[in-house]
Amino acid sequence: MQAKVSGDVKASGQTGVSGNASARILEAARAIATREGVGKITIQAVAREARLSKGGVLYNFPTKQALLCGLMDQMLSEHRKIMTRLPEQHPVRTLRGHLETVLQSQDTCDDLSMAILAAAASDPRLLDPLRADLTGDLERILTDTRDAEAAMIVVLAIQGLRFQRLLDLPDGGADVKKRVIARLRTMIDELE
Amino acid sequence: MQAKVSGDVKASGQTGVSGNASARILEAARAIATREGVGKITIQAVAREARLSKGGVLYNFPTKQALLCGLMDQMLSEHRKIMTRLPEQHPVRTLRGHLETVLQSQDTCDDLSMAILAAAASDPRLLDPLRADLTGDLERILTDTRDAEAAMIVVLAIQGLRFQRLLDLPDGGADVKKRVIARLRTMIDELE
DNA sequence: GGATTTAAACCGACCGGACGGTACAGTTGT
DNA sequence: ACAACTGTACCGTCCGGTCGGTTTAAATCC
Repeated sequence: MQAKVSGDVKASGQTGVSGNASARILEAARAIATREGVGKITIQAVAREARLSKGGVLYNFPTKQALLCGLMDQMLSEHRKIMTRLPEQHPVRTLRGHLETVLQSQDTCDDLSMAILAAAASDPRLLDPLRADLTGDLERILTDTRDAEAAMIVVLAIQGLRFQRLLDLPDGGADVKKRVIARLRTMIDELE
Repeated sequence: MQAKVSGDVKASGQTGVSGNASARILEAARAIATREGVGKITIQAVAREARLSKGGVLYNFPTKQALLCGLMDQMLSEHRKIMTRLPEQHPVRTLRGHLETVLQSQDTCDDLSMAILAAAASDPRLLDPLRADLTGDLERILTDTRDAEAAMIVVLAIQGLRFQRLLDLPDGGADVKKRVIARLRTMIDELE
């Protein structure tokens, strides 16, 4: 009698399988979070935004935690999808993938990073899948290069870029930003 | 009949004036946020944590928004205090100040940055004072140096460091982190 | 091939509880 | 005594979650 999304914290990656309702619900949640703050994500509000009833939302995500978990899943799978789309043999491709992920999310203004805030606000343990992913990526990055400190600084700058965008913090203007991104790219290329 | 903290969004910087109750309340809020997530900051929970009654909390902060605003105020004033404590004539002292602020917050584990998350979760507009401060700092930093891109990357890395610490994301280990911080310091020094 | 069954998808009234906030009666320091 | 402060009972609202019912469409039966 229960539906396609497990709702468990250790759910697997596939969220958009049915293509319609779940995806629309998650999109609605992100829209609300971006517009009014992650604290305003309520089941009723999400239902209204997705043109669904409260029951409809709870059918697809049996609990609110399941919904937030789905949000995190969606973000991580989107992240992985962008990563695998890159040229396979690039030396520090993991690092470049992170940068592209952030840039794409800032181009489309479709802010998946909002999931991080929502998760952190409701239950820090929801960040565990993200931590696991990031640990693996970081390990790969730090062994891919000999200048681990420079690589780490690039990683940190990329994360800073993500949160700066997410919280709408000042970025020094469009031209500076553009040149910073270019510089980050050359820094990545120089890392071997 | 109303008390010492205005609770208005544009409240001034001084939060710890009475030295006891307000500060203890804010500390309690931060403790809860760090332990259970910013979503768990409720007036009752804060009162319990601060060994106070709910009325006592609401006496010091007439609304919850005032409390969150106080949290943000405390963070910003702490930030400014650290900044002014630095050697006045350092060329890029604003940048160095930002780094030291983050490092201090990570040493004392007394995580003022939690205020950012709490504010973003409840009402994005609460971040406005932070945005104002940051805009000024950024302007100063970018005019202090000729290599604006490098300076910006350092700023981003510092912000990344803050959120990495805040969300307990992987940091590559203590030794890497230590070397990264050293490298950031030399990068700042080389900025003129 | 029309009637019946089954199950997925969804609806919306409802419940218990927690939340933010108010009112007011203490209590304490001076 | 008086102001500063604290404790607590309480109110209206909203939230997460349950549950019985409705729709839709495919499967099954005869």
